[in-house]
Amino acid sequence: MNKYLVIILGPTGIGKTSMAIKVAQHFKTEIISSDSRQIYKETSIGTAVPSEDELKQVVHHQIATRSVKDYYNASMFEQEVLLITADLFKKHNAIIMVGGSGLYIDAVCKGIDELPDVDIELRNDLTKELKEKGIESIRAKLKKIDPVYYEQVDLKNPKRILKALEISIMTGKPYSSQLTSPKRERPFMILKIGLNMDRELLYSRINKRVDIMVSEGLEQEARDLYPLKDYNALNTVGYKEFFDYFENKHSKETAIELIKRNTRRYARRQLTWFRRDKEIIWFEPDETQAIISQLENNILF
RNA sequence: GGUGCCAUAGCUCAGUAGGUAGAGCAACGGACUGAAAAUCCGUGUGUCCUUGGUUCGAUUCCGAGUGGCACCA
Repeated sequence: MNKYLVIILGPTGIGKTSMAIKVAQHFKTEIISSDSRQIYKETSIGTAVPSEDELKQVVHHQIATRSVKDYYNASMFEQEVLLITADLFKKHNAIIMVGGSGLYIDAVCKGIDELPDVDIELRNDLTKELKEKGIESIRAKLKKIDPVYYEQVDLKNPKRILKALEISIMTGKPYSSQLTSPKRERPFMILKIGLNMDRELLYSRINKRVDIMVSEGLEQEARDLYPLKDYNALNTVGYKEFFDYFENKHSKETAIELIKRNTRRYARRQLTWFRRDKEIIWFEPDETQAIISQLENNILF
């Protein structure tokens, strides 16, 4: 097998976009984004999608293909990327995938279990129950319908409980019995390149990037999207803080400070996720040549 | 130059009637299979400015030094 998916990953703000472009140009190939928010067409400033200019340099996939109003999830991402790669591998031996959404990356690399897409009405009902009767109520339901999962789930995390309940109710079978931890065979090899740097430097880059987003018009972008604020896709750093400002919950300055803080925390969570993946080969974001050499040594053309 | 006040966590500050210290924010660690930039769990990280003295024992009391602030010259 001589097809390679090269995944460039790392925390937000580290410089993945420009690295991916350099690597893609070197190998004369295309880029797939593995970013759960850049996939939405309305959120370009706040999610730091590549610039017009960058998009011209290399063909990008999975950017601005959906509306924030569309329901989307990691499984759909997996399916779409597999189709895209199948197509691209006809012309290329290596494809670059770049992005920081750990779950999406894992879905492409390892696959996830076949489960039905969520029934929005059911989700709304359960969410309403959670809101009105509290977490105890949905916990009790889960204990009855899937006692196995009840024992292992984080009982303080409503989303986990809701997910298991939704699937169990929809399929009539306990959620836990449908989790088989698949290790899907892929018709290509995977190479993971991680970018990381000194934490303080990363944070100052993040802070600066937020200021740049604001100067590029993030406030207006958020204002335009305010009517859609209840869509999950807008439960996103950079937007929710502005929405609170629009509702006079805090000042604009506070909103900007919170965006910086929440972006920093997001970067930290990304690093926690990636740290346990021992397949990742780590580099500093300025080690372009070392990365290209690493890939040339690994990829058999 | 004189007088007064202050010096404790990364920041703002509390506190210990002498028994090595805590809040908020920030930060750090972790979990995570279809909402994942989401959601959830956990953690004080400290020469209490330095140095003499008193004391069984000083971050705390006293002296000196250093730095900062205010006022007076």
